[in-house]
Amino acid sequence: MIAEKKTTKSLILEATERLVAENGFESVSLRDITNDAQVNVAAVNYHFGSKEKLFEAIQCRYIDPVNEERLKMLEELTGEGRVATVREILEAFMRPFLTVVKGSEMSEKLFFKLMGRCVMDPQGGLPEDMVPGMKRVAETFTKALLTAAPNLTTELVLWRLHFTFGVMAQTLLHGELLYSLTDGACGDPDAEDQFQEMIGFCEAGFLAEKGAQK
Amino acid sequence: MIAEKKTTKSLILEATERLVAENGFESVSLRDITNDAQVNVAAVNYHFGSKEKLFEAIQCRYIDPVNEERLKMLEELTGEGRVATVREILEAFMRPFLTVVKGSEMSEKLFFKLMGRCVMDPQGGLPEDMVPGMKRVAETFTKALLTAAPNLTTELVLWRLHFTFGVMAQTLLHGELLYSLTDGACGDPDAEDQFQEMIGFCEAGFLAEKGAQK
DNA sequence: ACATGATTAAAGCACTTGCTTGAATAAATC
DNA sequence: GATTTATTCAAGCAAGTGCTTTAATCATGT
Repeated sequence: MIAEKKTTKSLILEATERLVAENGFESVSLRDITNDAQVNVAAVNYHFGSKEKLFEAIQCRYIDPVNEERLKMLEELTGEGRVATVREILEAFMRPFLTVVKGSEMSEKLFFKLMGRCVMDPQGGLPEDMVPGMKRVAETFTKALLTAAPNLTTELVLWRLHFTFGVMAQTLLHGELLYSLTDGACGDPDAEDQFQEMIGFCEAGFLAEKGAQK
Repeated sequence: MIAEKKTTKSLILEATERLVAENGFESVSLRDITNDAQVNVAAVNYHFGSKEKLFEAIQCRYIDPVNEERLKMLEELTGEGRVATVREILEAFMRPFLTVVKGSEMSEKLFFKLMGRCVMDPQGGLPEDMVPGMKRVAETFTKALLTAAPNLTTELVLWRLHFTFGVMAQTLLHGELLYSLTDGACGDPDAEDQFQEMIGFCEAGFLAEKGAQK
């Protein structure tokens, strides 16, 4: 569990998560946060040091667990000489979003949006102390994918992982946009369905030949 | 050609494009713009009415031509009963970014970032008068893709188009991030190569069976 | 040369920004 | 109960925000 008691600090974190998920990092002010959390303005600087550090805390709070879960799932797939499929590896890459949100108190919709913000608008780049973790994930998954699809080159895997990131971020952030843009014609699949579609799409992309001429 | 004379109005537009591409809509202030453009603050409100309308102008300035070019390319592919492949349709969807940037004075890198911003952080949603155009593109391409891949359902095509958007936005916006995160291991392919990889990835995703179980 | 409308410029307005201050309060330690 | 220590509060500061106002400048046609 991540949030238990309604301390001032946790009130600030929760309000920030809500506001950032809905409006993005750049549009949320200290007053927005402290009003929403029913807390004094000075409390943010007292507990977090600065607005920027508060935002870094927000970014680490769920992404770190997601990355841990990713590595754990991957280890279970590939440890002790086991061989994993591309699909299984992609699942290890994406499913942690679903499992971590279950352990939090946030609604799925809000959590996904917040994660999308972290991936797409990381306030002034990724927080410095998240970079090693992200690199580790990228490297470990790249290696696993290269083993699972030995016909691919490292560069190709990196690019396709990058594309996969895009699919994920878009789905996390803008699930609603598609709904409104198509007047609901896209249906209203639940998170697990969307998740399977995402994986299916990216799996096929990964298994394609280079350049994939028709 | 889009920009010819160094009028105050065009200076403002160019400075705004540069700053927004680099920093995102939310972080750019009127003073940032007018300092960079070497014009008076009041000029923005005189020529555009408000900051918001300036941003709308920025968003329309290249996306409208991109959407026109998309429809034109698609029409050439599917007009008069011709039958197009999924790959050709996806190319009609994406290549306009490459052709429109060639006709502008902006560098590729800046243009792609700006387009990424427009897609990912559209300042307070899409400008109202762009929505019909976007809907038209979505509908036309959905229809074409359904014809090219008759085994897919409308919902599936919409979702996969959505995923394709994500791949595109991520590549436009964060090409550099991948480079730095992998210490250059992703190589440094030119725009056309990246473009072919993007299309290959999305084509394979589109051609996958629903859910794409291994 | 003059008048007309379009454009630019300097100053400022009301408001918001992140952050700090110094006093008041609550909690913990002795 | 007294004394630290941790936390909360109201107030305010300097800088920045979008935008307006009023006067000056420019280009134009007569």
